[in-house]
Amino acid sequence: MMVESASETIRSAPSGQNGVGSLSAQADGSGGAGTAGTAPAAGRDASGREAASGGADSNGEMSPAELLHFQQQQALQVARQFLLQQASSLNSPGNNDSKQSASAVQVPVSVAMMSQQMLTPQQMQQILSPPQLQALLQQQQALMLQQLQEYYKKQQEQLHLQLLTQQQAGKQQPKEALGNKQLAFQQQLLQMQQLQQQHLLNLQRQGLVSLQPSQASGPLQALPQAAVCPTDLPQLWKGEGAPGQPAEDSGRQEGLDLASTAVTATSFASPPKVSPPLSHHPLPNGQPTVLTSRRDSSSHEETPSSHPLYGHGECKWPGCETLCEDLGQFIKHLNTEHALDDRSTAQCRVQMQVVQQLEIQLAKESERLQAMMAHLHMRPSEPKPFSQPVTVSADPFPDGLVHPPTSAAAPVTPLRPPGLGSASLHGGGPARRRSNDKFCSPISSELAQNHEFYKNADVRPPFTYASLIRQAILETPDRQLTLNEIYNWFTRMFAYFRRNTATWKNAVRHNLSLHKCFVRVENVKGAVWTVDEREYQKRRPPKMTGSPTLVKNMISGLSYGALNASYQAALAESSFPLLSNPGMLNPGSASSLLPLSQEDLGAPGEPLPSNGSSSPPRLSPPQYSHQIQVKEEPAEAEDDRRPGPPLGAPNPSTVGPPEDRDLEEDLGGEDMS
DNA sequence: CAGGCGCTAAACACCT
DNA sequence: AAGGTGTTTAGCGCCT
Repeated sequence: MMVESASETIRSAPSGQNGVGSLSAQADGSGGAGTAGTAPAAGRDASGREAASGGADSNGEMSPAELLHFQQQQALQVARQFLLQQASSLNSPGNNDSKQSASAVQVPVSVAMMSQQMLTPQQMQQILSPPQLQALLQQQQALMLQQLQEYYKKQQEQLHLQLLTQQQAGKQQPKEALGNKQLAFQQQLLQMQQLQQQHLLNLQRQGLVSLQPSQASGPLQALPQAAVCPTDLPQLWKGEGAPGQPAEDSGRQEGLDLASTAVTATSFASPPKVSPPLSHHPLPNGQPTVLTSRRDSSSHEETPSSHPLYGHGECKWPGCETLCEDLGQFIKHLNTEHALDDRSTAQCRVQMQVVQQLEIQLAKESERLQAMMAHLHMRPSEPKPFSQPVTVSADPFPDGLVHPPTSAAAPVTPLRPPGLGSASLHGGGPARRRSNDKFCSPISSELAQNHEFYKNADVRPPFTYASLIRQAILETPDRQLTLNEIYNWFTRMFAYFRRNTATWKNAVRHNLSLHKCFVRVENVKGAVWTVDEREYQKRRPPKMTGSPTLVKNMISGLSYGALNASYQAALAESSFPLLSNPGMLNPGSASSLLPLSQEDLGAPGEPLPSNGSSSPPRLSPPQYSHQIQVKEEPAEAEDDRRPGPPLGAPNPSTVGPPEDRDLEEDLGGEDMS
């Protein structure tokens, strides 16, 4: 159902192939990623069997992957909406919900405007830089949080209500029959509460849920006060069905669990910014009425006589709006209309699923957000929740990619230096944008900075295949990889390539063959690919003085100024490690890394976005030029991989474009084949 | 507008 | 025969 709306925007393309059609760029590029239902993504996911794509997603069931896609899609859509809101609210200082105020999104209004209906999620990704996306997601997160809270609350209320109802009804029913149903309910409730708990944890991790010092101590501590609730439940069960139950044991256990989880849920129920705990009155059923401010919850006042499912004179049971004059009548109605039967159970289940869906999505987005924030070194508006003994590892990369393949789900790690990688500059560019990346974004530093981001976010990296391949190869000690290893590197480093498998492999092969800079070397155990830096450099346009696009991008970025500084810093920081970390390199490989950074830093693209304006293109620190600087031109044009000067002695003579040194270096040290 | 670049798709050959 | 690896060609979009 929702899927359609999500993918709809993007669709319109032949689906399966996206081919080269008008959409290709977008749909394919970043698209593949987020495009939930879009066939391209889904199809390819099946890897190899893209054929299967077609309308696979239209099947009732979604695979986890599809679901994720879908969720992401939705997230982006939500983000889009937020953009609009943001844009409109930009005018009115008095922002609404305090939630985001602090971390007010910094998104160009223009973007927001554009995002209206015309942008597809993919485009959004392209247009928005990681930080911006992050901001959006943050907002989105807030919204979801809100929604979830409402859902959770509702859900709980309903479940509790049902429990009560059953309790009452149960007295007139054979206990045995009731037992099972209650158990089922209990399980549902438990499930939901677990979700809540999980969710809460996620939020806490991110700091989206602000725990008051007092609360911070832990939800569990709130037990005493909220005890009513937790303890109530078990009692309910005990008093009612538990005894004499076939599954009494398990039932009891669950009851206990429930107790704990319920507490958590309770604390969770209180919104991040909940005003003073004024109304922590537990409801008869143990449900604290904290969210009285919310539309829905507003209905059930603190009146002890009120009922969570009763408000504004009508029954709040999902899909039921029966009017009830008073509570008594309502209770009656409840017992008759919403007794414990299949229908009610089904409704509960549906509600559960809704909650679950949201929870999943939120969890995922949370994770992503966390990764993004960690990476960007940003904090939502809170003390970083993901406080880990941050030992900013030198650099994720220098280590020659020995990182354990963190699953996409793996929580993010250390924070990277503030700087938003160049990514922010080049329109967040999926493939299409690469041209920019080429010039303004040092792939290695960008990668280093957004390592986690790309690793976990299904976003197409803004680098060309060639540069990625090169990066992969150069990262290895001996600067050579087999095709398969290259594949592995791609999948290991980029979530995007984990998902969208099919085509990119072909592209990789294509690039390897096509570009002279990639040299195939027969090896003992087969063929390996190496990089001919000289060729690589050759193929890049010499210079690019302030490309219009770049400037444009730069300007469009809101926090451009601020970022500028951080970017540089980050860039420098991230680059150094590479250079100064020869530790793990073998003699020969030492040079291998250099090229990377150099190219990145000084590469022709020099026009580092940020630098462009404020600092010299080559913000390269002294060391940089020193360590690596090499001679300018490919001294001799002769063969590409000419055994350059003995690696040891790069010609200090010319300081040509930094780029060139690579070649040199590479050649020399590489002496490949 | 032309040319270059990068991407995807696809056909084909070769090898294991 | 199937699958992986390489090579080529073609068409398209974007950028300069």
